Amino acid sequence: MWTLQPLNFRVSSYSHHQTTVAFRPSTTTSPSTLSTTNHNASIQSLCEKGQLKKALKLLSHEPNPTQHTYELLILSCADQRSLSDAFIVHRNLIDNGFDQDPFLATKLINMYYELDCIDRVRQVFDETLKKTIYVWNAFFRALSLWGHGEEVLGLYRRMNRIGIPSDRFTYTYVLKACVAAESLASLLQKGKEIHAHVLRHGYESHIHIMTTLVDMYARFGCVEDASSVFNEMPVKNVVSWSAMIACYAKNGKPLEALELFRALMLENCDTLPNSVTMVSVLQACASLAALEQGKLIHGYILRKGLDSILPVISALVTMYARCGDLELGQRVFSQMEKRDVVAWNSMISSYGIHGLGGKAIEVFKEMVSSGVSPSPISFVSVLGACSHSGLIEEGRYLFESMVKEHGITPTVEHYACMVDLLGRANQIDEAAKIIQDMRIEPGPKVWGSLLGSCRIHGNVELAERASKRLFELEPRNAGNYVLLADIYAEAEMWNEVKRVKKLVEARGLQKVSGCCWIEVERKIYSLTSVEEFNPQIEQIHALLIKLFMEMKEKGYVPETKVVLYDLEADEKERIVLGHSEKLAVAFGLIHNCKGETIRITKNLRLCEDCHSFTKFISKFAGREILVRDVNRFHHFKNGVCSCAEYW
DNA sequence: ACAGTTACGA
Repeated sequence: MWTLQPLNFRVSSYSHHQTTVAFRPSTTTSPSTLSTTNHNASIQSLCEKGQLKKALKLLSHEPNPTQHTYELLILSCADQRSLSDAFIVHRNLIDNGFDQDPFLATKLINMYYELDCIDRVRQVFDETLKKTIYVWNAFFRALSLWGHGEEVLGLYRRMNRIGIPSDRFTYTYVLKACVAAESLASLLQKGKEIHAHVLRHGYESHIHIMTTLVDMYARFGCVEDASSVFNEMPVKNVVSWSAMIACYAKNGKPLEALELFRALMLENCDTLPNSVTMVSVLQACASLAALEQGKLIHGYILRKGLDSILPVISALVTMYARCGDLELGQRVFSQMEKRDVVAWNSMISSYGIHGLGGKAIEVFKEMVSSGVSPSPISFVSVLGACSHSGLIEEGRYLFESMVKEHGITPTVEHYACMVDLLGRANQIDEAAKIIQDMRIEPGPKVWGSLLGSCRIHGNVELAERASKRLFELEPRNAGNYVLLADIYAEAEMWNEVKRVKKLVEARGLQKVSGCCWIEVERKIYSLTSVEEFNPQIEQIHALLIKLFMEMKEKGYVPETKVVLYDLEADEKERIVLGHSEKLAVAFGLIHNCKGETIRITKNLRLCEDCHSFTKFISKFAGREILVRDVNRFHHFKNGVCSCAEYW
């Protein structure tokens, strides 16, 4: 293994000289004394052909390598991803007196960034005395992309203090740094400040900087700010459009994303969507479960020849699966010639959300045997699949192999999967033990998983412990309070229910109300329990009441424990009958009379009563019903659900 | 010479 050696022993300082005098190494030989062997041209052409090893061999025989030779060698090392060769080139460059060349320092920083060698990036930056703006920018780029945003902002302040002017590149990296901060503290304010600097320096129509701003606001979830920057851009290109579409798609505004995509198509100018654009558009279709819309987009992708681009294919697989058509996703996946880890992961998680844990594990194994190494996300996907299918032993085994065979250190996400897996299977004590033994701080996801399990198994005592931590970690997440209130209600602890409700009120939180979507003839309809706008609401209610009566006679028992009020039984029945998924089922029955599968999407987890109601109806009405809740799919057929009660 | 947008999970 290579160890980090000190390169030289000069004290580092931040130079503010902005001179552009070309650098000359101290030991240059004049042209007349050049040795007879000059390999520079050969080394350069070997680098360009990717024959790095041969180039290095020649380098050892070349007494006077030039700056350009080193430049190409450095690029080649990054290209070949060879850290050991990088060290050889770097050493050689120092020995030949180029260690203070700011041009090569810039190249070295970029190379070491590519090679993931953070110590060397710092070392080169620190030891280069004449820090040109290029050197600063390269360092900022590496740190920002590595997520050390705060350090960049600190250095930026220092730069301003010693009077080094920023250029357009500096601004893009510093803006990126605002969202790349390691601490949880939001640097939105800082970002807005820099936004002001940018405007003050007359960059308001600079397409790169403005696009970076759109992206920055998008990542902070400030959709309004992003769109106002976008709208004020005098010139836009595909990248700016893509950034804005991605902003909508990622911030729970899929309809707006599709709308903007339509606007882009209608612009009819020379800006055409590219593969990056299409990925975000597919994401929007996936979150809406807009299958028909997604198929149209797929057609467009085929026509534009974007169907061989890996990210696009992965997004297609996910889109089909999340729209409920697993078979189409499978077909797209099976036709892939080359698969990267992301493509495999999308297929694994597709099986997972459809409750086919066995298939997910199979595909996972196929991936490994085809020579693709699993990523941390592969394990999140496959462990999630195990959890959805109740494959406890398999999940345990995979978790262990992740650490021992694949050398992946578990993250909070992995622990959350394990807690979920064990918790659902009513091995709550073991789940709690996992949390106890964690070597990292269990985040909200982990406590959330535990609380969810307590909900399923009615464990009040542990729920109180989990929620106590959860309320500290994310005091403004209303969902957690609702979960705890659910658990109290189920245990008929009405005073505690009231206490939690008061807490929610006191903190001014709004609980997310249930909402369902259903696509009828390529249009998407939304239904909520406080439905007032649907003109057919009376017809829906009438149908529900009719079904309710008939099903009760056949043995359906309403599950009213989910109601958070201490009311009479019939009153509770009335409330659960109004749940949005039941309205959506009835809406589907009314509109989709050809006997096709009814597809519904829900924004929250399915409640117990709706689950058993839909099971009943699938048999009673002889219809297949597919419901996607926040976590997974439920495929109701002939009185049975594909989730086998794991959800 | 250094730049902006994208996929897989919760």
